[in-house]
Amino acid sequence: MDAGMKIKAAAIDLFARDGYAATSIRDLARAVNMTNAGIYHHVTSKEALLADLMRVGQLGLIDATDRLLAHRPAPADRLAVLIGSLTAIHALNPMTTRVMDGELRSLTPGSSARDEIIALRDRYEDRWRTTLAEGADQGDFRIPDQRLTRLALMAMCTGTSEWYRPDGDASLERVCAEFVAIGLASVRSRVQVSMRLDLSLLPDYPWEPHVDPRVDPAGRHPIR
Amino acid sequence: MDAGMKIKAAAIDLFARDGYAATSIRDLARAVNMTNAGIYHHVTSKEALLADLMRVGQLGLIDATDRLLAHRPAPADRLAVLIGSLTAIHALNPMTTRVMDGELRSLTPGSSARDEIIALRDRYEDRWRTTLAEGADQGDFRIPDQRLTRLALMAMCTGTSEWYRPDGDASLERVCAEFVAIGLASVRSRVQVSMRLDLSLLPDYPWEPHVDPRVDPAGRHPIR
DNA sequence: ACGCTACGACCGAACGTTCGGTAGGGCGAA
DNA sequence: TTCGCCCTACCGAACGTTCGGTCGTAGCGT
Repeated sequence: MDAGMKIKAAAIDLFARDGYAATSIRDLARAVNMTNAGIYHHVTSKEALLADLMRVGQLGLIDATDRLLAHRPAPADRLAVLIGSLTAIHALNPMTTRVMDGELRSLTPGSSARDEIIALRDRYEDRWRTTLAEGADQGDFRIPDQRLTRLALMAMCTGTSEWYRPDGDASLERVCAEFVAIGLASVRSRVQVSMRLDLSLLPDYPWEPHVDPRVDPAGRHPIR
Repeated sequence: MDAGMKIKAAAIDLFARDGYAATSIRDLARAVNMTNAGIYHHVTSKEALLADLMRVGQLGLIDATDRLLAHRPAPADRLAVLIGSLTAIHALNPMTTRVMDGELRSLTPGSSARDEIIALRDRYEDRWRTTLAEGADQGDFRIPDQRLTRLALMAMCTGTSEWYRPDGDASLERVCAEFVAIGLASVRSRVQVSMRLDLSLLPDYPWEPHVDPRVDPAGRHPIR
């Protein structure tokens, strides 16, 4: 693996566990066997590194979502895809998604990088907004408050990155199916949906550590 | 208000917005019109201040939950109370709950303070564990995976602190009722429940800023 | 009413350490 | 010889924390 990617992999790991502010360039350097100065050959600044990770992360999420939504006109179908894919992405990429979801505040307010990431986040959430609105307009959903429903369902999906374990008692397919059922119930969907999620269409974050998060040789692991 | 409480109020505000690691003692001092040295007359250390806030927060959550659960033997009733109260507490105390939910990693690993907070968190979650288990044992619930269900429902409730606004389009009562319905549906409860939540039994965090979080005179506000 | 003492509250200045970032050089491969 | 890569050495600033000292005020014996 080239050095730039090794740095990104270590950065995602440290940012997700300890937080961006609590991670120093020297911590990052130690994790990839370099000195702090060596890092700056591959990275323009600490904040640019974070912004890069978040930008690629959001773009991957948007692209994958659009691929999965293609040729699915029915709102119930679309909502099922949104719930299932967001859940699966958070389950399979817990480190990347924790940084994406939780470190927006670490980008300096007013900077172009922050504005860009916020715009990407809003672009993604538009898929949810329009899907819920179309489902309500066409009479497929009955939703008292669309904002409430959207944020509650998204919180349920994104929370997955905090507790899902690949060798836990529930398979990813069952988690996604369960969440889709909950989501369709909470919008009082007339239609029922059986979802087949093509995992190969999900984004691939090359820096995401594909190991059991519970087994951490350094003894540093997420709380739960 | 006495100085110690003013410091705690400013600390909750800053920790919730910027994160513990990104908040300096000097930031905190500026917020209460003191010098950094003056803070240490009221506080033994930055980390002890965080631990104090989290301990009182967790104790208040546990006490309020036990008060609300008293004399409610039926699992469906108990689950409704757990969902409604956790949601309401997060909606009404967004700053305190964000710190409680998100800053555990800022307590140094192995310290007695961290172990204490983790024990309190586990004590609270036991109310959920036993409720789901009893509901399943008595045949009131049908739950394929209790851990999954518990963590998903708790994520939905705690997520409320990230988006709820007191003057939004949905009243707190409706949010809670909606979440209770979702929760009962996701455990396939045989019984239906109409919940009346006594808000006066919820914990009172004296440092929680009781202002509209969207209107921030300093221009610094949560992302959403 | 007075002076003396005690104490809580707070400040200015400094401690040692760590922060993000930079300058310049060494070294191996092409 | 050049270039990519990474090093040692270092910078100014900010960090959490401590220390000595200064206020204002409450209590109290006289």
